[in-house]
Amino acid sequence: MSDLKLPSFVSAQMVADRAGVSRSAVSRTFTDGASVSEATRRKVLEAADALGYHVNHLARGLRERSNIVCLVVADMTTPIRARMVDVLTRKLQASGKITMVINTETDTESVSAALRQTLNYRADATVVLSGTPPASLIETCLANGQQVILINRDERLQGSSNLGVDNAMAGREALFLLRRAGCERLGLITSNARTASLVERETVFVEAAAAKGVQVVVTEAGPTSYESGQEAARRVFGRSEAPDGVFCVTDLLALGFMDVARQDFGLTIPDDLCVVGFDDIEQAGWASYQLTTFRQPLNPMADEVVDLLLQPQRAVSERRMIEPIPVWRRSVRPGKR
Amino acid sequence: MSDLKLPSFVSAQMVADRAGVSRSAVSRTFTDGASVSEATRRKVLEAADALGYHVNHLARGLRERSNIVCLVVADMTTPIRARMVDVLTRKLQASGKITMVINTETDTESVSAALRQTLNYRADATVVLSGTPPASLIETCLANGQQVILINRDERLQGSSNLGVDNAMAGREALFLLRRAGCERLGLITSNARTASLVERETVFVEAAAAKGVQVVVTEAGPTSYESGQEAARRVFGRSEAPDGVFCVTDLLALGFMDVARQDFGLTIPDDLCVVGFDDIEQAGWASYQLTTFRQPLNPMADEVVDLLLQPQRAVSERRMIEPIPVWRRSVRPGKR
DNA sequence: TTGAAAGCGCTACCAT
DNA sequence: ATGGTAGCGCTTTCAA
Repeated sequence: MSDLKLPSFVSAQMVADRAGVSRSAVSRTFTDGASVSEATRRKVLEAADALGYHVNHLARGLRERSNIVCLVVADMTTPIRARMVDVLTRKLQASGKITMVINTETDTESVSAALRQTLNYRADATVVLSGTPPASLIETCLANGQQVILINRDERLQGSSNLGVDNAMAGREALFLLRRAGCERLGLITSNARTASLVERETVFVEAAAAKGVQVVVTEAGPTSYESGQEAARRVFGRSEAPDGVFCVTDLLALGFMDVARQDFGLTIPDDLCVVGFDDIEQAGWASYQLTTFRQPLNPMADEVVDLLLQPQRAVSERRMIEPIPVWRRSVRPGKR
Repeated sequence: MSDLKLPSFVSAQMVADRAGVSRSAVSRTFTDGASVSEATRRKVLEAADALGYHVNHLARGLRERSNIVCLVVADMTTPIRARMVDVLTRKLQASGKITMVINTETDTESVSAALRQTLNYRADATVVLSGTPPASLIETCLANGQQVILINRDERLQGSSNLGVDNAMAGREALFLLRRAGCERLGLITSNARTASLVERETVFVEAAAAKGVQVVVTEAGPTSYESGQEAARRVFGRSEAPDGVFCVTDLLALGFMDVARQDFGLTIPDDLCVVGFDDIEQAGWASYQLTTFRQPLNPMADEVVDLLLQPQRAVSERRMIEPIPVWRRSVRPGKR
């Protein structure tokens, strides 16, 4: 179909012609620290401006690094993911990179396809926020001189940099909070995503509780979403021996859980029920929720990513752990009832 | 600093060498509908696999279209924006494009910088979700053969494609809903962003009300956010003659407004106060809010974008308007009190 | 300071 | 079906 690429992009050659200089001069004008006389420089800039010329970074990327960073992510609409993408794109841009977003599913095949795209576009680095890429493919990325940074993924593959929050700390701390509030029947709400992060929050919480001699009822009600939180609450409070303190491995789950607990079962928070979440999404701070939770320190995490990018030698097989920050609000009693 | 680009990307030449064929053969193996014998094809694929070769799309983009689409967006963490980015990246990918996200501020200078980036990377098209680019720059993009698609921007620049929801309809309909519910003192809550969309929702609502002989109190309390909605409620209910029906030009504003109205002023919704929003973000459907609102039909919008991309000739100066979909929930009484 | 020329990795064209 | 070659737009090296 009409392949008449009518007005094509303007090239350095066109600028050179119009300015009456060599195309080298044009190139030099646009590369920092090259030697051009003020006169030619002005002529070039003028011509470039008139023509609407912009340096072709694709062609530039043929010789050196492309300055492209790929973000592999799923569930972008989730508040925590949206935030991650936001801070990452922002900080990457600030350090002179441009971000390609690959919106993927979490299954291995989709993630693999995403990684291959990453290679196709000669990205300097790939940042994986979702799913777990097969080791062999990571190998390939590395062999191609690409950096691979895994966030909250836990698979500590050889050569890839791993970065994540301390889930164990959150699990332990959540237990402490609930017990101090005098909760006696503990529950844990999780999703069927079963990512390393979620599983770790769960197991640490459950084991820490077991160490204190208290048992935890674990409920898993679907994907990581508000609706699953609702569903979990319906199940949990539909039975006898309902919990009076729960740790939801995600804020979104916690919010749905709270809504059903209050509206369908008439519970008052934190009097009848204490809830702890994880992530500190914006909604957790809304007046209707005031959820006590753990904040993922996204800015420090993004800084770390940029840092890794700027110092590739540091990147090799490094694992950085960042402490989540407890955020006290009103869904947990400060002391015993 | 160590510029030792150790293991560089593997090129077609390397594959050719290993497979014992010409580099043309390699190229052909990876282009659809080229003629290669099954034997060479196998040899090439084997070598490519062993080496971890991936076609360089950057180099490919030197001759033909790059298949890159740039998304210029601000406020990415806002639920509605996050959704937009999500559906757009998803649909663009499905049609063989790759998305570059440029996270920008809404001021003209930032948006201009974003558009220039777009040009630098030879994007086939630029989709602007936030801010209003200067006409001259759009001109430049078009002159370079790039498509420019403006979403909910209203500036109908020559040659750019415009796409947006029918804000006027929402303004009119919101008024109808509130009056039918028997609301007598109407309010409109907006932000200081003053984008074309927001302004249109406001003016249509206010003028339609005036036509019915009722006056509207307009409150503008800051940026488009939950907090501004809260602030607006504090102002509005702090005065005598508080409204009993409000149209918030954005769901986020509506949610903050509702929380303060209920918790700080003891109002019951929809008995004492009816609220209408716009966007239909996920949170609007949460049990705590059940907000009656207008849905932005994001999927159809994204489809339209893709369609425009695939048929560039259609794109010229076209304006497509999409109807928002009223979503009935419980923040407005179905009839008079 | 400047221009010519090589080469980055690729695809398309042209012979074979 | 295959290999050689030109050329996409750029930066860099080399002479002048």
